[in-house]
Amino acid sequence: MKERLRAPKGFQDVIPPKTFIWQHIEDRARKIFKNYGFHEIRVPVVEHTDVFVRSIGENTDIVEKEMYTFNDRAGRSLTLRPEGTASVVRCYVQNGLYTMPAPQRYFYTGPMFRYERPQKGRFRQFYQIGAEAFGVDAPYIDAEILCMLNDFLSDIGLDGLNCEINSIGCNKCRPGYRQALKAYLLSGLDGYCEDCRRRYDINPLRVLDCKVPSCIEASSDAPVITDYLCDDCSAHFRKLRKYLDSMEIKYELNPRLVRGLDYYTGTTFEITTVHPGSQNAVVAGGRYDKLVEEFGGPSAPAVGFAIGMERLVELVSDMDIVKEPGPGLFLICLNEEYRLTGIRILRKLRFSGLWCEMGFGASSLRSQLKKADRAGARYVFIIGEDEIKAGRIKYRRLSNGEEGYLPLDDYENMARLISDERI
RNA sequence: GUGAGCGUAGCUCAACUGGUCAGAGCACUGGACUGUGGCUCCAGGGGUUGGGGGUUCAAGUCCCCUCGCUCACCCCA
Repeated sequence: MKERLRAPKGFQDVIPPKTFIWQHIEDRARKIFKNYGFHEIRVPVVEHTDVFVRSIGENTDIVEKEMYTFNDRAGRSLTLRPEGTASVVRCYVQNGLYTMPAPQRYFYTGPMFRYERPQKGRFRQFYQIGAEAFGVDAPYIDAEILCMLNDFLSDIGLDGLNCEINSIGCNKCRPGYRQALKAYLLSGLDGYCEDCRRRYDINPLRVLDCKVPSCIEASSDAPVITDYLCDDCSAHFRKLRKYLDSMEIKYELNPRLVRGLDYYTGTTFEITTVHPGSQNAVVAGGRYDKLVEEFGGPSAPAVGFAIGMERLVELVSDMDIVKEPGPGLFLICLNEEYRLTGIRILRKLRFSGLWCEMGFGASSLRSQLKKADRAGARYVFIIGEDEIKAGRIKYRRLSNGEEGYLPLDDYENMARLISDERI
């Protein structure tokens, strides 16, 4: 046998019935996000490499070793997007969307690419549903976004989720905290793991969410960011919590919640699942009040999030709450000649919006009924010698065996019947 | 990049310490039932046991290499 071709490592097919779950989740997100005034935008999958380097940060793992970067034929450095926010901000600035009344709210969905070692809940091509709100710094919009996420996740029936929030401060207050933290860590640096000693130089805040028990122990009374917030950040965070309380949205404060991307400021949040698997973050997001300026736009605060589709799909699949439907009709023609009548009926019914299938072979009624049953059809129509002679079609409802007849050209009532309406 | 585990039919998996072990279930196709499905029974197709090399009288089983998959670390959705 020839060697079979397979998708590249970390790239996967989504095939039925799984596709049905994807569609369900996307449909619900579209519906609910719309209720909150978010409009869909579609941005390219490829950007100039600089878009990501300047937003995500030069010294992050994503930029340093995870990007699919290549030169096009004219020698430009392009990159398959590793995340969505940078592209959306670029789009916002390029199209002058800041001239529209604030807030401007957008959502997007599509594949992201990172060259990582695949594992459970992590792929090289993975899908995100993301949303971004521009032009408003009021904490109300942070709360609104968390509320929207809450609606969405409970709408698709998920439980076992925790929402954690934090504020990582702004340009004014974070440096002070960073310094205090480094001073604290330095005093006992030998007690930390190798990774943490490395983190100390690169991103000391990361030490706080190390999983090694001894590190957790050693950093247990480290200074917390929330004690170092400036008045503005502190007030913003306090107000956000008030809004969440008022909307009865559950959350936990996690002063150790750090985001990996450089552009975050102020509010950050993460929604994690309690289900097994080490990739437990299903949603993550926060504020990025300076990024629009960095991209050459005006001063425009913003806040957004990204949902990991594969992780969500896995949780929804585990719950077995989405059922795959079957066709409304399975048409059986008992010989090739009757098929000429059959396909005419099929065309009409499909055009009227119904999912209809037909048996292709000239096999026995028995075997075709078996096919109809396995396809999960609601009704079977039979065209055979008796029916053609009498100018009518025989229908059978598979769930209860109820049978009857309709004129061969009475498409309207056929459609009603299949739709389970009264005829 | 680091570490561990695993590759047998389309899918899920059997085959005692190397000795008819190349099998079962599901799925698919057909039949029993010639115009009535779901249940049951029967039959059929489909695998050079991921690939290569080695040890042995004998390898799916042991050793080496390679490719692939999975999980974890790093990091992240």
